Amino acid sequence: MITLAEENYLKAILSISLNGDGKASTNAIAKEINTSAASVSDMLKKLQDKKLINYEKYKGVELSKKGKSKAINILRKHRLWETFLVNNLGFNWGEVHDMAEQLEHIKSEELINRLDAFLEHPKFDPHGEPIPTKEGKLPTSNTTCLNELHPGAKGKVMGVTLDKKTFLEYLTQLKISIGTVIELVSQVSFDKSFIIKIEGKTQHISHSVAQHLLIKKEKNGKSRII
Amino acid sequence: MITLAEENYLKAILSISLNGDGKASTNAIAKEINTSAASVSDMLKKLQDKKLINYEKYKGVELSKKGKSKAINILRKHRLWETFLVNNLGFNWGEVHDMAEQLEHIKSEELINRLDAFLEHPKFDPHGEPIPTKEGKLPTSNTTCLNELHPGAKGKVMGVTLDKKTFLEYLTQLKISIGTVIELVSQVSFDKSFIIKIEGKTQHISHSVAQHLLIKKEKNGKSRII
DNA sequence: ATTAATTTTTAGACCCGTCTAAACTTTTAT
DNA sequence: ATAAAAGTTTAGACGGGTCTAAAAATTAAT
Repeated sequence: MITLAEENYLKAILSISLNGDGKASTNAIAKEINTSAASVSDMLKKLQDKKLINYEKYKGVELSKKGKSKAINILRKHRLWETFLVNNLGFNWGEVHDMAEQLEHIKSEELINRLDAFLEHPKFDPHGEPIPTKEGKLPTSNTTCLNELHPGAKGKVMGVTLDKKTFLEYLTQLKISIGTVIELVSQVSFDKSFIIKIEGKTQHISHSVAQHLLIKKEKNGKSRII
Repeated sequence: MITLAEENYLKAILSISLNGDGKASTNAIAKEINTSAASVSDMLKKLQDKKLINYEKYKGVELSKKGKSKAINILRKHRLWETFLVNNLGFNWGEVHDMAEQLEHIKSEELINRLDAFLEHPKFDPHGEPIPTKEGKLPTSNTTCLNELHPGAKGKVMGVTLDKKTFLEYLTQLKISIGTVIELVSQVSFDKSFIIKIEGKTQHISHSVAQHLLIKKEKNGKSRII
Protein backbone atom coordinates (compact mmCIF):
# COMPACT_ATOMS: atom_id res chain seq x y z
CA MET A 1 0.00 0.00 0.00
CA ILE A 2 1.25 3.40 -0.93
CA THR A 3 0.81 6.15 1.65
CA LEU A 4 -0.34 9.71 1.22
CA ALA A 5 3.11 11.10 1.92
CA GLU A 6 4.66 8.76 -0.60
CA GLU A 7 2.17 9.84 -3.23
CA ASN A 8 3.11 13.43 -2.65
CA TYR A 9 6.78 12.65 -3.11
CA LEU A 10 6.12 10.82 -6.36
CA LYS A 11 4.08 13.72 -7.62
CA ALA A 12 6.82 16.17 -6.71
CA ILE A 13 9.48 14.11 -8.45
CA LEU A 14 7.32 13.83 -11.55
CA SER A 15 6.69 17.54 -11.58
CA ILE A 16 10.39 18.33 -11.29
CA SER A 17 11.43 15.93 -13.99
CA LEU A 18 8.73 17.22 -16.32
CA ASN A 19 9.81 20.82 -15.98
CA GLY A 20 13.51 20.60 -15.45
CA ASP A 21 15.10 17.70 -17.23
CA GLY A 22 16.62 14.51 -15.98
CA LYS A 23 17.01 13.68 -12.32
CA ALA A 24 15.47 15.47 -9.38
CA SER A 25 17.76 16.64 -6.60
CA THR A 26 17.03 16.24 -2.92
CA ASN A 27 16.89 19.98 -2.43
CA ALA A 28 14.56 20.51 -5.35
CA ILE A 29 12.14 17.97 -3.90
CA ALA A 30 12.40 19.53 -0.47
CA LYS A 31 11.51 22.89 -1.93
CA GLU A 32 8.63 21.49 -3.96
CA ILE A 33 6.86 19.96 -1.01
CA ASN A 34 8.00 22.39 1.65
CA THR A 35 9.96 20.09 3.83
CA SER A 36 13.55 19.60 4.93
CA ALA A 37 16.22 17.93 2.85
CA ALA A 38 16.66 15.44 5.67
CA SER A 39 13.07 14.30 5.41
CA VAL A 40 13.49 13.89 1.69
CA SER A 41 16.55 11.72 2.15
CA ASP A 42 14.65 9.52 4.58
CA MET A 43 11.74 9.16 2.24
CA LEU A 44 13.86 8.43 -0.81
CA LYS A 45 15.19 5.37 0.96
CA LYS A 46 11.67 4.12 1.55
CA LEU A 47 10.61 4.79 -2.02
CA GLN A 48 13.70 2.97 -3.20
CA ASP A 49 12.79 -0.04 -1.07
CA LYS A 50 9.39 -0.06 -2.68
CA LYS A 51 11.00 0.17 -6.11
CA LEU A 52 9.14 3.34 -6.94
CA ILE A 53 12.27 5.29 -7.81
CA ASN A 54 15.81 4.80 -9.02
CA TYR A 55 18.01 6.44 -6.50
CA GLU A 56 21.73 6.66 -6.02
CA LYS A 57 23.02 8.45 -2.99
CA TYR A 58 24.17 11.98 -3.76
CA LYS A 59 23.27 11.44 -7.40
CA GLY A 60 19.65 12.51 -7.55
CA VAL A 61 16.60 10.47 -8.26
CA GLU A 62 14.25 9.54 -11.08
CA LEU A 63 10.99 7.64 -11.11
CA SER A 64 11.01 3.95 -11.87
CA LYS A 65 8.52 2.63 -14.37
CA LYS A 66 6.22 1.66 -11.54
CA GLY A 67 6.71 4.99 -9.78
CA LYS A 68 6.08 6.99 -12.90
CA SER A 69 2.89 5.12 -13.54
CA LYS A 70 1.69 5.87 -10.02
CA ALA A 71 2.67 9.52 -10.29
CA ILE A 72 0.94 10.00 -13.60
CA ASN A 73 -2.15 8.38 -12.19
CA ILE A 74 -2.17 10.91 -9.37
CA LEU A 75 -1.78 13.71 -11.87
CA ARG A 76 -4.67 12.27 -13.83
CA LYS A 77 -6.86 12.28 -10.76
CA HIS A 78 -5.80 15.79 -9.86
CA ARG A 79 -6.68 17.18 -13.25
CA LEU A 80 -9.94 15.29 -13.56
CA TRP A 81 -11.10 16.50 -10.17
CA GLU A 82 -10.11 20.03 -11.07
CA THR A 83 -12.18 19.74 -14.20
CA PHE A 84 -15.13 18.55 -12.17
CA LEU A 85 -14.78 21.36 -9.67
CA VAL A 86 -14.68 24.00 -12.39
CA ASN A 87 -17.10 22.56 -14.92
CA ASN A 88 -19.73 21.17 -12.61
CA LEU A 89 -19.42 22.93 -9.28
CA GLY A 90 -18.71 26.35 -10.75
CA PHE A 91 -15.43 27.12 -9.04
CA ASN A 92 -12.97 29.23 -10.92
CA TRP A 93 -9.56 27.94 -11.77
CA GLY A 94 -7.73 29.75 -9.00
CA GLU A 95 -9.79 28.15 -6.25
CA VAL A 96 -9.56 24.49 -7.01
CA HIS A 97 -5.99 23.56 -6.30
CA ASP A 98 -6.20 22.80 -2.58
CA MET A 99 -9.31 20.71 -3.02
CA ALA A 100 -7.80 18.78 -5.91
CA GLU A 101 -4.69 18.16 -3.78
CA GLN A 102 -6.91 16.25 -1.42
CA LEU A 103 -9.16 14.58 -3.95
CA GLU A 104 -6.24 13.22 -5.95
CA HIS A 105 -5.49 10.80 -3.12
CA ILE A 106 -8.89 9.12 -3.08
CA LYS A 107 -8.26 5.48 -3.78
CA SER A 108 -10.49 3.88 -6.39
CA GLU A 109 -9.71 3.25 -10.01
CA GLU A 110 -13.34 2.67 -10.77
CA LEU A 111 -14.26 6.03 -9.28
CA ILE A 112 -11.81 7.96 -11.38
CA ASN A 113 -12.77 6.16 -14.55
CA ARG A 114 -16.41 6.91 -13.96
CA LEU A 115 -15.59 10.51 -13.19
CA ASP A 116 -13.69 10.64 -16.46
CA ALA A 117 -16.75 9.31 -18.30
CA PHE A 118 -19.05 11.68 -16.43
CA LEU A 119 -16.89 14.58 -17.56
CA GLU A 120 -16.99 13.17 -21.09
CA HIS A 121 -13.33 12.26 -21.26
CA PRO A 122 -11.83 15.72 -21.19
CA LYS A 123 -8.41 16.10 -22.79
CA PHE A 124 -7.37 19.21 -20.90
CA ASP A 125 -7.96 20.50 -17.41
CA PRO A 126 -9.23 24.01 -16.64
CA HIS A 127 -5.68 25.34 -16.68
CA GLY A 128 -5.12 24.01 -20.16
CA GLU A 129 -2.90 21.15 -19.01
CA PRO A 130 -3.33 17.78 -20.69
CA ILE A 131 -5.01 15.04 -18.67
CA PRO A 132 -3.13 11.74 -18.67
CA THR A 133 -5.01 8.79 -20.08
CA LYS A 134 -6.18 5.76 -18.14
CA GLU A 135 -3.27 3.89 -19.70
CA GLY A 136 -0.80 6.32 -18.20
CA LYS A 137 0.04 8.31 -21.29
CA LEU A 138 0.75 11.96 -20.61
CA PRO A 139 0.10 13.85 -23.85
CA THR A 140 2.75 16.46 -24.51
CA SER A 141 1.15 19.78 -25.09
CA ASN A 142 1.87 21.46 -28.40
CA THR A 143 2.67 24.68 -26.62
CA THR A 144 5.82 26.60 -25.86
CA CYS A 145 6.90 29.47 -23.64
CA LEU A 146 6.86 33.20 -24.28
CA ASN A 147 10.64 33.27 -24.49
CA GLU A 148 10.49 31.11 -27.58
CA LEU A 149 8.58 33.74 -29.45
CA HIS A 150 10.43 36.24 -31.58
CA PRO A 151 9.76 39.92 -30.96
CA GLY A 152 6.70 40.90 -32.93
CA ALA A 153 5.28 37.40 -32.89
CA LYS A 154 1.88 36.63 -31.43
CA GLY A 155 0.84 33.69 -29.34
CA LYS A 156 -2.35 32.50 -27.73
CA VAL A 157 -2.40 31.54 -24.07
CA MET A 158 -3.37 27.88 -23.87
CA GLY A 159 -2.82 27.33 -20.18
CA VAL A 160 -0.46 27.68 -17.27
CA THR A 161 2.07 25.40 -15.65
CA LEU A 162 1.73 26.69 -12.11
CA ASP A 163 -1.35 25.86 -10.15
CA LYS A 164 -1.10 28.40 -7.36
CA LYS A 165 -3.84 30.66 -6.12
CA THR A 166 -1.80 33.86 -5.96
CA PHE A 167 -0.47 33.31 -9.44
CA LEU A 168 -3.85 32.68 -10.99
CA GLU A 169 -5.37 35.65 -9.27
CA TYR A 170 -2.58 37.82 -10.54
CA LEU A 171 -3.23 36.61 -14.07
CA THR A 172 -6.87 37.51 -13.75
CA GLN A 173 -5.76 40.96 -12.69
CA LEU A 174 -3.51 41.20 -15.73
CA LYS A 175 -6.50 40.19 -17.85
CA ILE A 176 -4.66 37.10 -19.01
CA SER A 177 -6.74 33.98 -19.34
CA ILE A 178 -7.06 31.04 -21.68
CA GLY A 179 -7.42 32.28 -25.22
CA THR A 180 -5.80 35.65 -24.63
CA VAL A 181 -3.59 36.63 -27.53
CA ILE A 182 -0.26 38.09 -26.51
CA GLU A 183 2.14 39.89 -28.78
CA LEU A 184 5.72 39.83 -27.65
CA VAL A 185 7.23 43.31 -27.95
CA SER A 186 10.63 42.62 -26.47
CA GLN A 187 12.50 41.05 -23.63
CA VAL A 188 14.40 43.22 -21.16
CA SER A 189 17.90 41.85 -20.96
CA PHE A 190 18.48 43.27 -17.48
CA ASP A 191 15.94 41.13 -15.60
CA LYS A 192 14.68 38.90 -18.41
CA SER A 193 11.21 40.35 -17.99
CA PHE A 194 8.89 40.72 -20.97
CA ILE A 195 7.16 43.62 -22.59
CA ILE A 196 3.98 42.43 -24.22
CA LYS A 197 0.87 43.75 -25.89
CA ILE A 198 -2.61 42.52 -25.13
CA GLU A 199 -5.33 43.95 -27.33
CA GLY A 200 -3.03 46.77 -28.28
CA LYS A 201 -2.23 47.68 -24.67
CA THR A 202 1.42 47.39 -23.68
CA GLN A 203 2.30 45.91 -20.32
CA HIS A 204 5.13 44.25 -18.43
CA ILE A 205 5.32 40.78 -16.98
CA SER A 206 8.18 39.28 -15.04
CA HIS A 207 10.24 36.38 -16.27
CA SER A 208 8.77 34.03 -13.71
CA VAL A 209 5.22 34.84 -14.72
CA ALA A 210 6.06 34.33 -18.39
CA GLN A 211 7.69 31.03 -17.60
CA HIS A 212 4.42 29.61 -16.43
CA LEU A 213 2.35 30.51 -19.45
CA LEU A 214 1.68 27.91 -22.10
CA ILE A 215 1.75 29.64 -25.45
CA LYS A 216 0.72 28.48 -28.88
CA LYS A 217 2.42 30.37 -31.67
CA GLU A 218 0.00 32.30 -33.85
CA LYS A 219 2.05 34.40 -36.16
CA ASN A 220 5.73 34.45 -36.76
CA GLY A 221 7.19 37.92 -36.21
CA LYS A 222 10.56 37.48 -37.83
CA SER A 223 9.68 36.84 -41.42
CA ARG A 224 6.18 36.70 -42.71
CA ILE A 225 5.69 34.71 -45.88
CA ILE A 226 3.32 36.66 -48.13
CA MET B 1 -6.88 21.21 13.25
CA ILE B 2 -8.79 18.00 13.54
CA THR B 3 -7.08 14.88 12.21
CA LEU B 4 -8.46 12.08 10.10
CA ALA B 5 -8.33 9.61 12.98
CA GLU B 6 -10.15 12.04 15.24
CA GLU B 7 -12.86 12.50 12.65
CA ASN B 8 -13.36 8.77 12.49
CA TYR B 9 -13.74 8.56 16.24
CA LEU B 10 -16.30 11.36 16.28
CA LYS B 11 -18.23 9.65 13.56
CA ALA B 12 -18.18 6.35 15.44
CA ILE B 13 -19.37 7.98 18.65
CA LEU B 14 -22.17 9.72 16.81
CA SER B 15 -23.22 6.52 15.13
CA ILE B 16 -23.33 4.65 18.42
CA SER B 17 -25.26 7.32 20.24
CA LEU B 18 -27.76 7.57 17.38
CA ASN B 19 -28.51 3.86 17.38
CA GLY B 20 -28.07 2.87 20.95
CA ASP B 21 -29.03 5.56 23.37
CA GLY B 22 -26.99 7.70 25.68
CA LYS B 23 -23.27 7.29 26.15
CA ALA B 24 -20.91 5.27 24.02
CA SER B 25 -18.68 2.74 25.74
CA THR B 26 -15.01 2.25 25.01
CA ASN B 27 -15.60 -1.26 23.76
CA ALA B 28 -18.44 -0.23 21.50
CA ILE B 29 -16.23 2.37 19.88
CA ALA B 30 -13.39 -0.11 19.53
CA LYS B 31 -15.71 -2.50 17.77
CA GLU B 32 -17.13 0.19 15.53
CA ILE B 33 -13.79 1.25 14.14
CA ASN B 34 -12.00 -2.05 14.41
CA THR B 35 -9.33 -1.13 16.87
CA SER B 36 -8.31 -2.03 20.40
CA ALA B 37 -9.96 -0.69 23.51
CA ALA B 38 -6.58 0.67 24.56
CA SER B 39 -6.32 2.81 21.45
CA VAL B 40 -9.78 4.13 22.10
CA SER B 41 -8.87 5.09 25.65
CA ASP B 42 -5.85 6.95 24.38
CA MET B 43 -7.83 8.80 21.78
CA LEU B 44 -10.65 9.72 24.15
CA LYS B 45 -8.14 11.65 26.24
CA LYS B 46 -7.07 13.62 23.20
CA LEU B 47 -10.63 14.34 22.13
CA GLN B 48 -11.39 15.45 25.67
CA ASP B 49 -8.43 17.85 25.58
CA LYS B 50 -9.81 19.31 22.39
CA LYS B 51 -13.23 19.61 24.01
CA LEU B 52 -14.86 17.49 21.35
CA ILE B 53 -16.38 15.03 23.82
CA ASN B 54 -17.54 14.81 27.42
CA TYR B 55 -15.71 11.94 28.94
CA GLU B 56 -15.49 10.50 32.41
CA LYS B 57 -13.17 7.59 33.00
CA TYR B 58 -14.96 4.27 33.10
CA LYS B 59 -18.24 6.08 32.54
CA GLY B 60 -18.50 6.22 28.78
CA VAL B 61 -18.48 9.18 26.49
CA GLU B 62 -20.80 11.53 24.64
CA LEU B 63 -20.13 14.20 22.05
CA SER B 64 -19.82 17.79 23.17
CA LYS B 65 -21.76 20.43 21.28
CA LYS B 66 -18.66 21.15 19.22
CA GLY B 67 -17.94 17.48 18.66
CA LYS B 68 -21.47 16.71 17.63
CA SER B 69 -21.43 19.52 15.13
CA LYS B 70 -18.21 18.18 13.61
CA ALA B 71 -19.54 14.65 13.51
CA ILE B 72 -22.79 15.63 11.87
CA ASN B 73 -20.85 17.59 9.30
CA ILE B 74 -18.86 14.49 8.45
CA LEU B 75 -22.07 12.51 8.15
CA ARG B 76 -23.43 15.20 5.86
CA LYS B 77 -20.39 14.95 3.64
CA HIS B 78 -20.56 11.17 3.62
CA ARG B 79 -24.18 11.09 2.53
CA LEU B 80 -23.82 13.83 -0.04
CA TRP B 81 -20.86 12.10 -1.64
CA GLU B 82 -22.76 8.82 -1.66
CA THR B 83 -25.59 10.56 -3.41
CA PHE B 84 -23.20 11.92 -6.00
CA LEU B 85 -21.61 8.54 -6.55
CA VAL B 86 -24.96 6.84 -7.10
CA ASN B 87 -26.90 9.55 -8.90
CA ASN B 88 -24.18 10.93 -11.12
CA LEU B 89 -21.52 8.28 -11.48
CA GLY B 90 -23.91 5.36 -11.68
CA PHE B 91 -22.61 3.24 -8.84
CA ASN B 92 -25.08 1.13 -6.97
CA TRP B 93 -25.66 1.57 -3.28
CA GLY B 94 -23.55 -1.35 -2.19
CA GLU B 95 -20.41 -0.07 -3.85
CA VAL B 96 -20.14 3.44 -2.56
CA HIS B 97 -19.31 3.08 1.08
CA ASP B 98 -15.53 2.81 0.93
CA MET B 99 -15.26 5.74 -1.44
CA ALA B 100 -17.54 7.89 0.68
CA GLU B 101 -15.45 6.98 3.73
CA GLN B 102 -12.55 8.69 2.04
CA LEU B 103 -14.43 11.58 0.47
CA GLU B 104 -16.08 12.55 3.74
CA HIS B 105 -12.71 13.77 5.01
CA ILE B 106 -12.08 16.26 2.22
CA LYS B 107 -11.74 19.62 3.89
CA SER B 108 -13.71 22.45 2.31
CA GLU B 109 -17.03 23.82 3.40
CA GLU B 110 -17.47 25.58 0.11
CA LEU B 111 -16.96 22.34 -1.77
CA ILE B 112 -19.59 20.47 0.13
CA ASN B 113 -22.09 23.29 -0.14
CA ARG B 114 -21.60 23.45 -3.87
CA LEU B 115 -21.90 19.71 -4.14
CA ASP B 116 -25.16 19.97 -2.21
CA ALA B 117 -26.43 22.57 -4.68
CA PHE B 118 -25.22 20.51 -7.63
CA LEU B 119 -27.20 17.55 -6.33
CA GLU B 120 -30.19 19.87 -5.88
CA HIS B 121 -30.22 19.72 -2.10
CA PRO B 122 -31.18 16.09 -1.63
CA LYS B 123 -32.96 15.22 1.59
CA PHE B 124 -32.06 11.55 1.63
CA ASP B 125 -29.04 9.56 0.56
CA PRO B 126 -29.24 6.47 -1.68
CA HIS B 127 -29.77 4.25 1.37
CA GLY B 128 -32.77 6.28 2.44
CA GLU B 129 -30.95 7.99 5.30
CA PRO B 130 -31.60 11.67 5.89
CA ILE B 131 -28.85 14.10 4.96
CA PRO B 132 -27.97 16.59 7.70
CA THR B 133 -28.44 20.23 6.79
CA LYS B 134 -25.68 22.79 6.45
CA GLU B 135 -26.76 24.12 9.83
CA GLY B 136 -26.12 20.78 11.45
CA LYS B 137 -29.69 19.57 11.82
CA LEU B 138 -30.06 15.83 11.44
CA PRO B 139 -33.67 15.16 10.44
CA THR B 140 -35.11 12.21 12.30
CA SER B 141 -36.49 9.72 9.89
CA ASN B 142 -40.13 8.79 10.28
CA THR B 143 -39.27 5.14 10.10
CA THR B 144 -39.14 2.28 12.55
CA CYS B 145 -37.79 -1.26 12.72
CA LEU B 146 -39.40 -4.52 11.70
CA ASN B 147 -39.70 -5.58 15.32
CA GLU B 148 -42.09 -2.71 15.91
CA LEU B 149 -44.57 -4.12 13.45
CA HIS B 150 -47.34 -6.38 14.65
CA PRO B 151 -47.70 -9.77 12.97
CA GLY B 152 -49.75 -9.34 9.83
CA ALA B 153 -48.74 -5.70 9.45
CA LYS B 154 -47.05 -4.44 6.31
CA GLY B 155 -44.24 -1.98 6.02
CA LYS B 156 -42.31 -0.43 3.20
CA VAL B 157 -38.50 -0.50 3.25
CA MET B 158 -37.33 3.09 3.31
CA GLY B 159 -33.64 2.47 3.79
CA VAL B 160 -31.00 0.74 5.84
CA THR B 161 -28.91 1.71 8.82
CA LEU B 162 -25.86 -0.32 7.99
CA ASP B 163 -23.66 0.77 5.15
CA LYS B 164 -21.64 -2.36 4.56
CA LYS B 165 -20.97 -4.04 1.25
CA THR B 166 -21.72 -7.59 2.33
CA PHE B 167 -24.97 -6.54 3.94
CA LEU B 168 -26.19 -4.62 0.93
CA GLU B 169 -25.28 -7.40 -1.43
CA TYR B 170 -27.16 -9.84 0.74
CA LEU B 171 -30.21 -7.60 0.59
CA THR B 172 -30.04 -7.53 -3.17
CA GLN B 173 -30.00 -11.30 -3.11
CA LEU B 174 -33.05 -11.34 -0.85
CA LYS B 175 -34.72 -9.00 -3.34
CA ILE B 176 -35.06 -6.36 -0.68
CA SER B 177 -34.49 -2.81 -1.82
CA ILE B 178 -35.94 0.61 -1.21
CA GLY B 179 -39.68 0.48 -1.75
CA THR B 180 -40.03 -3.24 -1.11
CA VAL B 181 -43.16 -3.97 0.89
CA ILE B 182 -42.65 -6.51 3.64
CA GLU B 183 -45.37 -8.23 5.56
CA LEU B 184 -44.39 -9.46 8.97
CA VAL B 185 -45.62 -12.99 9.49
CA SER B 186 -44.13 -13.69 12.88
CA GLN B 187 -41.01 -13.53 14.97
CA VAL B 188 -39.26 -16.69 16.08
CA SER B 189 -38.79 -16.45 19.82
CA PHE B 190 -35.83 -18.82 19.83
CA ASP B 191 -33.39 -16.67 17.87
CA LYS B 192 -35.46 -13.52 17.38
CA SER B 193 -35.36 -14.01 13.64
CA PHE B 194 -38.25 -12.93 11.46
CA ILE B 195 -40.56 -14.70 9.08
CA ILE B 196 -41.71 -12.29 6.43
CA LYS B 197 -43.60 -12.21 3.16
CA ILE B 198 -42.42 -10.33 0.10
CA GLU B 199 -44.86 -10.33 -2.79
CA GLY B 200 -46.58 -13.33 -1.31
CA LYS B 201 -43.36 -15.32 -0.94
CA THR B 202 -42.45 -16.32 2.58
CA GLN B 203 -38.83 -16.07 3.70
CA HIS B 204 -36.66 -15.82 6.77
CA ILE B 205 -34.35 -13.05 7.81
CA SER B 206 -32.16 -12.94 10.89
CA HIS B 207 -32.64 -10.51 13.70
CA SER B 208 -29.50 -8.60 12.81
CA VAL B 209 -30.60 -8.12 9.23
CA ALA B 210 -34.03 -6.92 10.33
CA GLN B 211 -32.45 -4.53 12.77
CA HIS B 212 -30.85 -2.61 9.96
CA LEU B 213 -33.94 -2.09 7.86
CA LEU B 214 -35.75 1.21 8.05
CA ILE B 215 -39.45 0.48 7.80
CA LYS B 216 -42.40 2.74 7.29
CA LYS B 217 -45.64 1.26 8.54
CA GLU B 218 -48.16 0.72 5.78
CA LYS B 219 -51.02 -1.14 7.27
CA ASN B 220 -51.74 -2.07 10.82
CA GLY B 221 -52.09 -5.83 11.24
CA LYS B 222 -53.65 -5.98 14.64
CA SER B 223 -56.91 -4.21 14.12
CA ARG B 224 -57.95 -2.91 10.81
CA ILE B 225 -60.46 -0.07 10.93
CA ILE B 226 -63.03 -0.63 8.19
C1' DA C 1 44.88 20.62 -6.30
C1' DT C 2 43.55 22.15 -2.01
C1' DT C 3 40.26 24.80 0.18
C1' DA C 4 35.70 26.69 0.52
C1' DA C 5 30.88 26.40 -0.33
C1' DT C 6 27.08 23.73 -1.24
C1' DT C 7 24.43 19.70 -1.19
C1' DT C 8 23.18 15.45 0.82
C1' DT C 9 23.00 12.03 4.31
C1' DT C 10 23.07 10.25 9.05
C1' DA C 11 22.04 10.48 13.96
C1' DG C 12 18.95 11.30 17.35
C1' DA C 13 14.70 13.21 18.81
C1' DC C 14 9.64 14.12 18.63
C1' DC C 15 4.50 13.55 17.74
C1' DC C 16 0.68 10.69 16.09
C1' DG C 17 -1.82 6.66 16.23
C1' DT C 18 -1.50 2.11 16.96
C1' DC C 19 -0.45 -2.31 19.58
C1' DT C 20 0.06 -6.00 23.67
C1' DA C 21 0.33 -6.98 28.32
C1' DA C 22 -0.71 -5.85 32.74
C1' DA C 23 -3.23 -3.23 36.22
C1' DC C 24 -7.26 -1.34 37.68
C1' DT C 25 -12.74 -0.47 37.99
C1' DT C 26 -17.20 -1.72 37.53
C1' DT C 27 -20.70 -5.03 36.98
C1' DT C 28 -22.59 -9.59 37.52
C1' DA C 29 -23.33 -13.83 39.78
C1' DT C 30 -23.66 -16.69 43.49
C1' DA D 1 -21.06 -9.68 50.25
C1' DT D 2 -17.55 -11.45 48.06
C1' DA D 3 -15.60 -13.61 44.05
C1' DA D 4 -15.53 -13.94 39.23
C1' DA D 5 -16.19 -11.82 34.89
C1' DA D 6 -16.28 -8.09 31.99
C1' DG D 7 -14.89 -3.67 30.75
C1' DT D 8 -11.49 0.08 30.92
C1' DT D 9 -7.19 2.38 31.58
C1' DT D 10 -2.10 2.65 32.00
C1' DA D 11 2.58 1.42 30.70
C1' DG D 12 5.74 0.66 27.39
C1' DA D 13 6.88 -0.24 22.64
C1' DC D 14 6.71 0.47 17.60
C1' DG D 15 6.28 2.43 12.73
C1' DG D 16 5.37 6.47 9.90
C1' DG D 17 6.75 10.92 8.95
C1' DT D 18 8.75 14.90 10.46
C1' DC D 19 12.51 17.92 12.58
C1' DT D 20 17.47 19.98 13.93
C1' DA D 21 22.21 19.47 14.25
C1' DA D 22 26.18 17.47 12.75
C1' DA D 23 28.91 14.61 9.55
C1' DA D 24 30.04 13.25 4.88
C1' DA D 25 30.21 13.84 -0.11
C1' DT D 26 30.17 16.62 -4.08
C1' DT D 27 30.92 20.76 -6.63
C1' DA D 28 32.98 25.29 -7.25
C1' DA D 29 36.73 28.56 -6.63
C1' DT D 30 41.11 30.20 -6.37
